[in-house]
Amino acid sequence: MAKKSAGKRPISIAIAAIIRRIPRGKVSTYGAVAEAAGCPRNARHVAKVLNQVHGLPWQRVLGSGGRISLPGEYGLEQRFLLESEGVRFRGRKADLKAHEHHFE
DNA sequence: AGGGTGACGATCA
DNA sequence: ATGATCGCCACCC
Repeated sequence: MAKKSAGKRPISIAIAAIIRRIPRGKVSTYGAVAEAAGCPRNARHVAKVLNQVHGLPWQRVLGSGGRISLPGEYGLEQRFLLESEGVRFRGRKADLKAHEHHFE
């Protein structure tokens, strides 16, 4: 019998797909990615996916308001990478007004 | 089946 | 502004 070919689709897959759509020089937030992926109250899961799925533009996902959530050296790396892409920061926050990506 | 996890978010002091 | 606390929820073992 034909089972559903894909079996169950963990939200993680949708989340990873969403993150892959963020173009260079743009950023998004955990909450926005979660919402675009269909689980609006699960921003925390986005973080987990970023940690487990390799090959994603991880540096383009920020905390609410454009804050860097990743602690320690990785946080510094993230900021460096983003600024290299042209993302401007204001204090500790990225300028979402100018660089937030809007998923269609 | 149940409990722990997590790069969160909103709220409060 | 910053730091602590609480609520949320799919996923993993």
